[in-house]
Amino acid sequence: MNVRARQKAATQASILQAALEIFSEKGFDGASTREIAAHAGVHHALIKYHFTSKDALWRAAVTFLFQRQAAELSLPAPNDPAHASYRDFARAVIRAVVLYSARHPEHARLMVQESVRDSERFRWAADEFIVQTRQAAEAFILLCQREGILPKVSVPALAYIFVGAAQLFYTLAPEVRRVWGIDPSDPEVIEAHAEALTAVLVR
Amino acid sequence: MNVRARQKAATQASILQAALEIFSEKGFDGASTREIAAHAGVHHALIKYHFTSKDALWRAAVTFLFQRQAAELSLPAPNDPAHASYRDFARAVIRAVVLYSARHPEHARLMVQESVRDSERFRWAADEFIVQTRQAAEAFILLCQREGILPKVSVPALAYIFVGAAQLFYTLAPEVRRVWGIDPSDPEVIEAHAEALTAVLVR
DNA sequence: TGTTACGTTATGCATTTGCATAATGAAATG
DNA sequence: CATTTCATTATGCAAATGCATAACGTAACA
Repeated sequence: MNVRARQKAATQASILQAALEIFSEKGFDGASTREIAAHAGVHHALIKYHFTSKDALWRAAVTFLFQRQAAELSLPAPNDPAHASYRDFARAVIRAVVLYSARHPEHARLMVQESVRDSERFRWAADEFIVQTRQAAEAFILLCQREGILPKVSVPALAYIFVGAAQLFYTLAPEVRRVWGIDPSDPEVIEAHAEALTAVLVR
Repeated sequence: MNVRARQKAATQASILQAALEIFSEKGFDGASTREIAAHAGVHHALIKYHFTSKDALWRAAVTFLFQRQAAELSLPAPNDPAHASYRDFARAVIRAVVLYSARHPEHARLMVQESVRDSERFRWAADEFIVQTRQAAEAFILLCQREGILPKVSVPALAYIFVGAAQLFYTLAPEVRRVWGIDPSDPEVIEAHAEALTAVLVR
């Protein structure tokens, strides 16, 4: 790779990284491209050059989030010999989701900022990515219900119960720190949360 | 109350109502006072006149939310004769929290927008209001643990599991509608969610 | 080594923003 | 009925915003 190509990739990466941070903390309207550029340490005109527009940058950030999620959150198959039982499999899935939420809290933050209202941007993300997440969540819940691990109640409700219970602790990390005096980025705290969620969900 | 006082109260109420909606959907930075004024159907200069500044308007909105919550979410006492058992009491609390989250989704939306980062505004809200919520949540969880209703795991984790599981379904109502094809404002759907959460939490 | 390609920077512009100040007009008051 | 009070409106302003355009400088290449 060239010097120029390397530099170009580095610039794009730093812009994307800054975009994730600012968008996730302030939402699309609250974030300014100049603030993102300053945070990335580049000239603001480079955002237009590399990402065309603020809207396109936001979509690039969302695409990055879901691609990384797909890569990192490769859930093990239910019949994987690594699991002694479906119950163990369910525990592994819950733990994996909690660890992902803890590792990348900006994912849930950025999405929740946009999913509280029905914008064009939100609809694009929903159709492009969230629909797939629904499939996985639904399949997992149905399996757990069949095996008697989860109660046989509303599947959509269970889906948001699961996800909400897994991510709010990290989405609201500043609140957890200030009001409860504990740090949701501490590995031990994360383990305790995963254990708690497993105890609540797996019967 | 004379004509002027009545009109003044009506103006303030409509501004506050609009502020709740715009702040909860766009966050503090993303919301503009002119948009709030337009949404309330009043001249934008009235916001400064009645609420001094954008920041003060935000704090008035948050104050309103928590005061209304305190009024509407008056949790029944554990030893109230209306409850046959602590288990029934726990079910009543869970149902009440779910119904409140469904009735006023803007509360969680507005707070989550500000609680994802450690701003001065957030710290004020945390110290002024959220600390009290913590007390109630902690007491409720400890009671449930003593009675064998909830597993004896991390209390802060359980608190965010409970709240996250109760409110995400309504915070992300547009997502639920688009991706799952159901309406989180439908009373039957709300009942199903309350039932699901109760089934998951109460053992 | 001279030229080109292209990542980067400088600058401009119309619009939006929060806030300030002065003007207005009708209800309240005596 | 004259006057005052005060909720409301009109207008201004500096700063910030997204985006456009042109200049710049150096790595890449023939």
